[in-house]
Amino acid sequence: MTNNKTEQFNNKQKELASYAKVLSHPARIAIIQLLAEKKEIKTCTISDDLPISRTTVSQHLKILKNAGIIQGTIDGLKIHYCLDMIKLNEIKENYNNFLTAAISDYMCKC
Amino acid sequence: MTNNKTEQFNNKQKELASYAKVLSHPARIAIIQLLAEKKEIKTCTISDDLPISRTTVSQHLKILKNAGIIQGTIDGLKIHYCLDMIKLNEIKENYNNFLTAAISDYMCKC
DNA sequence: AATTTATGTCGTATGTTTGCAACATTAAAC
DNA sequence: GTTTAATGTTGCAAACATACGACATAAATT
Repeated sequence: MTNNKTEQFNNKQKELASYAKVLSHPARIAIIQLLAEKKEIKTCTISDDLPISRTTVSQHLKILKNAGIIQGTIDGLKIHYCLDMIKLNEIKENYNNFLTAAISDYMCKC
Repeated sequence: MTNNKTEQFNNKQKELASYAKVLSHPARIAIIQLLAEKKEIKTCTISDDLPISRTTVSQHLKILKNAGIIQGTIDGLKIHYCLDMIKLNEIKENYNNFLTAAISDYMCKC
């Protein structure tokens, strides 16, 4: 684009937007749900369960990891991924606060 | 991209991802906060308050309107926008349910 | 030490988002 | 009826996201 204006918003707005961006692809929602169910899982198992290639899964995992939503530990050849419950809780609280603040019983004429 | 795989995820995953996409830009977060505060507002007033042009605001409003998050009523030359509290509440519930389901007290070795 | 297995990174193609100026439309004010 | 004001739409350019094959790496197995 001609000009990136994103940095001109406040930090809370940028933070909320960036978490939303992480959650804005169905594959990443699906990965979170899969990790919630299985608790611990490796990349190849994830791509077996999803309609996307191993490479693409790997990239989505990277995005989730950079956001601090998942963690991975190396176990020989395999890497076990799991959810970071503290981070997830923080995101939940942030969105709850934002949306609760926006919602009121005001009824406009729209 | 070579192939769009998005439609192969389930409807709930696609719905959550699409709401997140709407919230994934700081300008749209800011517009929601502004509408929450002022209750009712017109486009030119919004662009006065934000670091982006009127045209760009208009496009963000279109995205919010398509998502059902805001409503607008024509009042002569002016258009009054306001939040759809029912829709916002629905989004809040959806994210709360999704994140609550993902969060558990399980602690893996990661 | 060669092979297999699990994973990550790079390069590339394609699609989507963002931002805005220029133009279009329509109602109000003069 | 011409001008002004408020808004939306179109078209374009730059940036970013998505998807994956090909290659790289490194541990486990043979």
